[in-house]
Amino acid sequence: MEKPTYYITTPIYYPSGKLHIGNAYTTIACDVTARYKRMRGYDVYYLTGADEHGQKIEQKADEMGISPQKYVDDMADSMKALWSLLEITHDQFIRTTDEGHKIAIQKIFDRLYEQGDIYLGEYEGWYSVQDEEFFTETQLEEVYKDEAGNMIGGVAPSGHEVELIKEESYFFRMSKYAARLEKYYEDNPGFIQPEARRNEMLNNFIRPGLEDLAVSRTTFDWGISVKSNPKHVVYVWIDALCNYITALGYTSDDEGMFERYWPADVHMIGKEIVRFHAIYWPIMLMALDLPLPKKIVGHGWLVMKDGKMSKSKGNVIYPEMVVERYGLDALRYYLMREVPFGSDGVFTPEAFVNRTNYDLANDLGNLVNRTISMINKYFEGELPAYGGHGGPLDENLEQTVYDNVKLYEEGMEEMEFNKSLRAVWTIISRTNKYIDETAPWILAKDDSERDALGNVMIHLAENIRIIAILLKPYLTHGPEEIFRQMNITDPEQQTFDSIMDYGSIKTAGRMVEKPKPIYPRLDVEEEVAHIKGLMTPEEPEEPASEAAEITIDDFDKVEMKVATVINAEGVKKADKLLKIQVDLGEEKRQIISGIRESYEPEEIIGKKVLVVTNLKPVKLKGEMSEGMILTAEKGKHLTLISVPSGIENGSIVK
RNA sequence: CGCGGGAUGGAGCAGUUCGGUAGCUCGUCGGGCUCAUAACCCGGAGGUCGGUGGUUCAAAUCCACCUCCCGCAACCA
Repeated sequence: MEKPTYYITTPIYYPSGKLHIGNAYTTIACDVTARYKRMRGYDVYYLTGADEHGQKIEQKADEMGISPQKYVDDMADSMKALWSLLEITHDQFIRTTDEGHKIAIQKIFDRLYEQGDIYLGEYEGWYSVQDEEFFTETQLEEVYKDEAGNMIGGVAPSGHEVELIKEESYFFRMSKYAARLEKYYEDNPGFIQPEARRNEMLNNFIRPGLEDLAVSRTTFDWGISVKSNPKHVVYVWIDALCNYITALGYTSDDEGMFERYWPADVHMIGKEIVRFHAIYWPIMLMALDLPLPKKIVGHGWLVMKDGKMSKSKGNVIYPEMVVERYGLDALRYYLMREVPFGSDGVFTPEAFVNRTNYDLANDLGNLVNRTISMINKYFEGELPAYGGHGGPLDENLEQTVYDNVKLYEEGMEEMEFNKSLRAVWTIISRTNKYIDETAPWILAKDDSERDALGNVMIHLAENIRIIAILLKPYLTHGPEEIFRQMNITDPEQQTFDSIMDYGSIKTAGRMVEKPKPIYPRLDVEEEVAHIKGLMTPEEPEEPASEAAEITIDDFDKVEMKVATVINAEGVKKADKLLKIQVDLGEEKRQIISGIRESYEPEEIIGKKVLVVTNLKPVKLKGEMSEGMILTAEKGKHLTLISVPSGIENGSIVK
């Protein structure tokens, strides 16, 4: 009988910077699944790779004074190095700069154009050059309007100005397939995991109506050119998403792999790109008349205590640092254990060190250690034969194993890794408890209890063997070390199927004489301090200290005065803005200020503040703003610069 | 009324589909054991399950309204 196939993918990562622990999370999650499925007899194909085109790459390479190709080559090497450090067992690493991929993309693009799913049109929108991104009016932080209310400019959330750009572009007719997609969702309830995301897609994007998607660009060159119109470059949508099929040789001379593995069993992705995978990708496949992937899993993030990881917050943790000091098992275990399915997990140094200690060192490592020690002490390292269960205790122990193996399998199927791991640890705890219940050190004192003692040892050893097998997909070192120390060399003894035959454990001879702890215990204080040290903030990209030098003349151009806030209210449809009236002594003015996240309107009325009075007036969300109120900024929190109440309004500040 | 998620002992979470003794990990207090990596095992204390109202013999769980937090809204897993 032919093995069933299993095709699993990670997203292809964009190499505009170093990969962080989140990318590692996705990739490890897939690796765990891939290893598990292989263990269960599947013909697994595991794909990961790099998305190497786009303007940002072009810019990065330019900054470094190297060609884009050289830049992505280097980045691809470093990605591969990371995956090899994490012992990822992918079958292919696809790069969008691979020759085969490029040719396939051109064929796909042409075909979609020829059959009318793609047409040539004009894209007009507000574009920020620095962000390399188009924005809709509602996305902008600030919108400038002329007297007639027409938009004349704005500021992107990044703070960069946007300009109106018209660009010839190819468009994909998304709306044509919307109804079919909605039907597909209905017919395939498990398609998007977790399910809540499906509703998000339907309510937010599909039902309001899908806009045609711009699928080409003329503003940069680093990409795959459109064959029939080379001034266009295929934009990320088609280029990147199609990697899942081009990697298998779709449209090439040999589609054997494609026929074997497509459709994918799982696209594992982060929750932020669910949309592209749940909407655009299925629609493209429909247009190509191909079957859709069976499942799209949008996992949660590993976040820090103070929110999302970011370099400027200085809470980024890199996988290399963790592996170097704590080993790969600790990293893989922590990630799979701490991030629950569908929602976010929190990384704290304390939690990391504690988990490693409690679970790996104390519960698992110590169990292995004490068991081998006893078998050495009482039986010279020779494992006695299994003679069935010797009573209700044994029966209960074996039942716990079976029950939890079941839970483990469920967790694996549903990609609820922490559920699977919890099940394994239930077995571990139960086994530790079994030692207390049977008290082998007492049995050892009585020669007539020799068989009973042997029975206890065989149960311990068998449980540990099973635990090691179950952990193989997760931990790449511990289980092997367990087999080595227990001298279990027969590969048959390390298969998942052998679990079902409880008591079948065989060793190749004596166990190691002096067991070596497989996971050393960490010093909590020391290691927490160490990790925190690794997380110290990097220099922010545009630190205040690096502001360009100005002369006193420049400074003199700024006019600042003392004023009292006489009224304040929120600006409608703006979360961050307050409309503030100030008294500047001889005049009153209205100022729009972005401090709403830090201040309620009522609490600032009556305060003395500093105002820049000769700033060019602007309209923000339709309201005139004639000046700026000075604030001190720390992270997200803003504090008004307060002025002693005795100072008169209108006083000039120098 | 943009959409979605959440609120459960000190911390982090499960339980809510199909109402019926509130569970787990960590912390804390006490006990046990000595095979083991100062580890392992047992027990106690600690919760009016965000609020209000409703349905019911019975609500963390169903219904209505409200409060507060957090994500997302064209490319950071």
